[in-house]
Amino acid sequence: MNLPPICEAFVLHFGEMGSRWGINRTVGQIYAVLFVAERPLCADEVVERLGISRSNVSMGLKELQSWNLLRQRQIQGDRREFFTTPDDIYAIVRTLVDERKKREIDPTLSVLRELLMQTPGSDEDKHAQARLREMHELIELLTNWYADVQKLETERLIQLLSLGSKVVKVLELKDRLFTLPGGKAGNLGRVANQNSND
Amino acid sequence: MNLPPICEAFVLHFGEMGSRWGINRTVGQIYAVLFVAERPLCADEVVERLGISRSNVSMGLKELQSWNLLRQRQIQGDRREFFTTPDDIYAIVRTLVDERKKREIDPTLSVLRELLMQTPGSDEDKHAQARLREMHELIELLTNWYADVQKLETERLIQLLSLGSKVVKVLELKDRLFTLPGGKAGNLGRVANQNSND
DNA sequence: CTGTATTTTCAGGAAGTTCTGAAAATTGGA
DNA sequence: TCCAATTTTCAGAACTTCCTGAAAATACAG
Repeated sequence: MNLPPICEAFVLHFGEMGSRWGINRTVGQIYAVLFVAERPLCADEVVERLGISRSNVSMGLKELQSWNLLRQRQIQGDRREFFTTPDDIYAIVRTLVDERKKREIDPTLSVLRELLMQTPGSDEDKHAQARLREMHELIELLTNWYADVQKLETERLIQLLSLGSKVVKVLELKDRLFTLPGGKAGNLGRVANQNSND
Repeated sequence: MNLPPICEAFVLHFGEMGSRWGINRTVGQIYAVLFVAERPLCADEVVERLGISRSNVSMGLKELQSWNLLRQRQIQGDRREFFTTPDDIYAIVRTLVDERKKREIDPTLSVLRELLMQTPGSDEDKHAQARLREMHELIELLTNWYADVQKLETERLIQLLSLGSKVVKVLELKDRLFTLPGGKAGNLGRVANQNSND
């Protein structure tokens, strides 16, 4: 591996992490190299830095492109393609989550829905459906939250995340302010169930 | 595979999903079987349902235990151990996230911190550090959010998630109410940067 | 066109993982 | 203590994934 020490350490770690998720080590390393590089790199530069075969790099780049994780650029009078990761790291994470959702969550939701439509032929299947229903609800809650929050600009998203659970306090405050004395105890639940059509 | 149709379809899908994440197919299937089962099962019952070897089940259960994902129970006058997944699916997800964080995120954060302490010996390494710093900040933002939100009871967590980005609106409202006319434009940023010591 | 630079594909070998049956270890009752 | 039930371990077979070099495809300048 032909990289300065900090880059190398990062690339090795990132490759290791990649291999724990569905992504293979080498693909992880390729991404890491592009992520820390000062400028777009062509395939041969990646080969040189990682010391792996040209064809392996070609396949890795293909894979990363299929995840929408790369930017490509042509340089004047040069036939080679140059690759980078997006500058904005938030954009990278959004893409990553979107793609994983598309490949893993969406198919799971559709399998769950399909299985919940079927008529159970046994007690075991009936009980299974109850469990699957819980799972379906939870996944929907999480994906709806994500779909909603994902629309925010990064700035606002950061604010919201920084706030963490303190949001709940703000809501309690709101409740206290807007619930008339003698009225029903609080409307957190109601607010929580509105859908985003405002 | 010796399971009623809905269970079987779910188990197959779940195994497939497991194998996309670092978990192997069989381990995923074992978890799925326990998840939909009406009662705790012993190892041999899992063998029978999945049609895999006893030793494979034994290793799979070990693996799941190391993730804290199983409840074990003894039945009076029976030497066998019986396994289930927790009833509360939120508890399952919390455990899953906690464990992945412990195994993947925490080590990554510590590698990043270590690399950020080092003195870069080249321009490339200097630029790499800048990128790693962005990554470190983002991961910290996300993990702090999670650490904070994870403390909430499930009920409140559901409220907060259901609300999604509408929280931002509530915050704007709060701003409008508490910012004196003529005072500074808004304190969203200030609120967002407080730390959870209240 | 032709020739060169570059990228992609792919068969098959290397490396890694998962699974099994047999054997060893553990457990608790008699 | 011994024994039978149960669980765990582990060497190697079976399977999967990954990587390479060679060949094919593509792209474009002259």
